[in-house]
Amino acid sequence: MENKLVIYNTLGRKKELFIPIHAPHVGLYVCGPTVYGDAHLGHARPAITFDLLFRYLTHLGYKVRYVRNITDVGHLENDADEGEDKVGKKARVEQLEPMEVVQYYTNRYHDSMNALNVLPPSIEPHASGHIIEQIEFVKKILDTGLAYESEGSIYFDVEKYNQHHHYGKLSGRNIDELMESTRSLEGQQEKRRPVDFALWKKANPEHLMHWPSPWSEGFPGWHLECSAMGTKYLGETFDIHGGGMDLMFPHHECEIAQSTAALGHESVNYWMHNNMITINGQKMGKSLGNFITLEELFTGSHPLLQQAFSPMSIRFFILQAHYRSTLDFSNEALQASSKGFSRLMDGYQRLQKLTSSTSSTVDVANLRQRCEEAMNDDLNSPIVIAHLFEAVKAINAVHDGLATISANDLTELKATMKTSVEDILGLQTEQVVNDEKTEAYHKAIDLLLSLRMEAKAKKDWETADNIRNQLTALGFEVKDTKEGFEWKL
RNA sequence: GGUCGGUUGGCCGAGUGGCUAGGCAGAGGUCUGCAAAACCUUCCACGGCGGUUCGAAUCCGCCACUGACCUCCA
Repeated sequence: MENKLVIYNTLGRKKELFIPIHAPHVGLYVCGPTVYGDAHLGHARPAITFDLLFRYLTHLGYKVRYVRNITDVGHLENDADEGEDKVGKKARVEQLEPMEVVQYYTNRYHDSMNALNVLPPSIEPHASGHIIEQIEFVKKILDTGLAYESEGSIYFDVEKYNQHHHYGKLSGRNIDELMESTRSLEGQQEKRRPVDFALWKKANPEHLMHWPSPWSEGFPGWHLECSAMGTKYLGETFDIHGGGMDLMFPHHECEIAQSTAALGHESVNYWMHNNMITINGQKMGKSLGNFITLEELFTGSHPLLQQAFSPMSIRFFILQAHYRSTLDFSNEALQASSKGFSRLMDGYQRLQKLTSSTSSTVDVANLRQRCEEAMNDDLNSPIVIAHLFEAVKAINAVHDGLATISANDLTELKATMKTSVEDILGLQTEQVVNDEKTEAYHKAIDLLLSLRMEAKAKKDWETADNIRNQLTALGFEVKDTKEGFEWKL
């Protein structure tokens, strides 16, 4: 299978032609959420970025196995090796079983992803469900002598590893500098060096989640789950590993070290990292406390928000920026996206009703090609969207009778728009509910507006305006057209 | 302090050594009973200083500002 998809590989820091190991199969692993709190706007970025990749690879004809994990154990609160387990802490504070916390936030994460039209991954493994695999992984590393036991815990020997491999190749870190600058924290006497990281941690008595292992009753280190589960489901070598830029170091660097140590070779060909969403120029994140959850965005219930923003406008907002750029949040920016999204989708819907002529005065021939070229260039969704707006311009011109389109062009345009808008960008018209009640309600509004048309025909402007004004006050948008009227809520 | 990035018009945000990004907002116009929508036209730009070049916002250097990572973070 041939393709012209070029993606930016963090390893090497340049764009590379994407060549899968076993075409038409593609293995894709993305770091998923730690389920101890609601997903915020920042979580939407990798989800949508790699959903875009997943969709596009699928569009190109690849059979993609997309693994996105749920981190429900081993992710510690403060220092990577010393703090409290995030899920465990939440469970203790709320007096719940840890798995209740996990289930609750996993469900809510799924709800949010659903709303954003993020396709579910092929496999969504839980770290807690792969303790055995992780223990086996630790054993392999111990066998190579690149890890050591200390008081029931196992640590990765970074310095020893670095003698034959390059620890820091992904993030551009220099180990000597790391040795100097890594903070020495209390309770780290077990480690030989501060740069060493935990593969297995012996659990304190108050620790809620722990499993038996050859070394101690304990739990796996955070970096381990991705190595173990990636290997299990995608093989010793797979195509793409993705995640947020903030995970590059230490998380992904440690993954490379673990996999290289255990398997004897690197396991990932392409590393992809999405950039951060910022708010007032600063990263939106848990630690800064400046995050807005997706639910708050959907409902508008956050002091910083001037209004609610629909899931699709959030998706559109994210797709309007390239995934490797920072994206700055503001009400103004989101409102602009929201309006732009409406314009795009109005045009898309209008397209379905267009009638063709014998010839075209609009040029839509290259749209498909130009959209693919943009996607092939490291998933340049903003360019795709710019092309789609050009198409909307043409659609509107035809709609207004200022241009014509041939039957062939119309068919092609419809197909291209569907592919780009729905299949690749994953945008959909919102609130498509088709039950009897909705139908009745639509008919009722149509009836009201028909009465208004009659009043207009009699030049009874007072009645006509009255109906329109009252509907507008209720939040409807009423438009008169040549044929009659259009409305939407 | 170290590593890596960014600095584009009122806002968000692409891109390229010479040719319109796009969206939102603003201005004028067409259409309309009035609106709305749509369409047309239009304003506003590439941090500063040097250098390379016939030509640089795009390449190089210096400076300024700013961000991310170096501790959990998508």
